[in-house]
Amino acid sequence: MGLEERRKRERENRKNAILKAARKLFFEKGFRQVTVENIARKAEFSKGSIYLYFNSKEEIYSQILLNDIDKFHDSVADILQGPSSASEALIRVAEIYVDFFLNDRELFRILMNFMLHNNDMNLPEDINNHIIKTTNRTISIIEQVFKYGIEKGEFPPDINLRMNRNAIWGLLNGIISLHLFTGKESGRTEVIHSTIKSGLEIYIRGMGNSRKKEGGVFV
Amino acid sequence: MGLEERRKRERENRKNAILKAARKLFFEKGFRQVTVENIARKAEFSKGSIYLYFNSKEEIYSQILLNDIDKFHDSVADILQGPSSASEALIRVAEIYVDFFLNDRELFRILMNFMLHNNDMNLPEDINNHIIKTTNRTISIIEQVFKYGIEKGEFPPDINLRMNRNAIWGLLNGIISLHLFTGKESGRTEVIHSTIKSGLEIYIRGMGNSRKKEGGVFV
DNA sequence: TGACCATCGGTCATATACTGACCATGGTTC
DNA sequence: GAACCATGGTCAGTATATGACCGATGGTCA
Repeated sequence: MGLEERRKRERENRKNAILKAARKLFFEKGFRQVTVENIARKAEFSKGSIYLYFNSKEEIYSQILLNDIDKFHDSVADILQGPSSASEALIRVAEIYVDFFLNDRELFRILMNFMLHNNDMNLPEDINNHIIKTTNRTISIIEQVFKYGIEKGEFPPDINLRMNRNAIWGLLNGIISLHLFTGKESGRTEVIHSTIKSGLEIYIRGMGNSRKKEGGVFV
Repeated sequence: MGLEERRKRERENRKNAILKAARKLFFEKGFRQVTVENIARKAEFSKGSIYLYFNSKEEIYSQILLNDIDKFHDSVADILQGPSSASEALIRVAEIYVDFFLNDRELFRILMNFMLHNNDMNLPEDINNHIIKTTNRTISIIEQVFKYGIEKGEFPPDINLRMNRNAIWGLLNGIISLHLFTGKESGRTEVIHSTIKSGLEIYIRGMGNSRKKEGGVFV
């Protein structure tokens, strides 16, 4: 209720307004295509004012990334709250994962790029660490689903968690990449969802058979 | 969406925040008991800032009065939208009138004071005019209810509009004054409402009889 | 009554926030 | 490779916000 408090609150509001405007522009056109002047106009500020709240264009971008990554992690983490079966949980995680990145292609590009080039990108140190940490946490969520499946007797008890989770992780990223590559014409969400669903069902069925065959993704 | 526009909008917001804070304080404690510093703190501004938006404490008060008077007028004016009978309309106007001023005693005091001393108060010219204009409009609404009653055959056709409307106007103000005078102990809204309702019913009944008696409020 | 004090409306020098013209640089065109 | 353009970032000028201060007013007490 104080005075200092009000100014702090208003500063926060302005920062958020800038982030919101910038986010929309970045995810519409990509980092390079958006100018600081664009952001300023959309947020109804002058260019100079932007630099009162952020030190650089990169910093704006970084903060958006951090927010989005956290939001993503939260929505995936929710899945583990009482799923009915491991198969369903796996499919649900996959759907959320894909949906999220179809709505935030830029973030997906960044993350893929990050995975491919790791430290080549000139992101600040803390952003780097945050991406790594969050990615690991997300991967571990997939791993937990596998653990849960084993405990329930749904998946074979001797599957290799690390390999399986990586396979699924790769599968999802691959499908999204493919989607981005092939573009809009094949881009309806339902198509992707059903692709993923069938893909995962086949994969899960494969796990059941693999003990006899000694092949596939098992150690 | 422009830049000028944003600043204008924010200025308006701040002005409103100050008015809102001031209104609450004024109607809780009265004009004299509230300091500009009080208003500033409640609105989360410094005292100096208040004077960026208003020229004086009086001006703040004036603007609140104008707003309230308009609001009051609007709510009374709504009554005339399709009432079922003139008697009901009259009671309804009375109830709204009383309710309004029980929630805004300070405004009532101002208006009564204004009616009693007229130009003695040091309110700015435009406020003076506005009060006169709005009061006249409100009184004319009561007059319209009487007209409506005559047209519907509900009231005698030869009643003196001016005298009747003034009588009702006085009745209402008198009841409110009495209430303010006697204070909280007799202050429940229902009591006042029923007082008004009975009073008006008696009054209306009186109108019907007056032709024979040649007395009362008729010419 | 008059000296003293407290309170409060209003002012103003200072501090903070905002703006857009300007600068430096890196890419593009001819 | 020179002339040009686009754009990230800077900074001097302007607008807005702050609170210590001033003068007037009214209450208190000797």
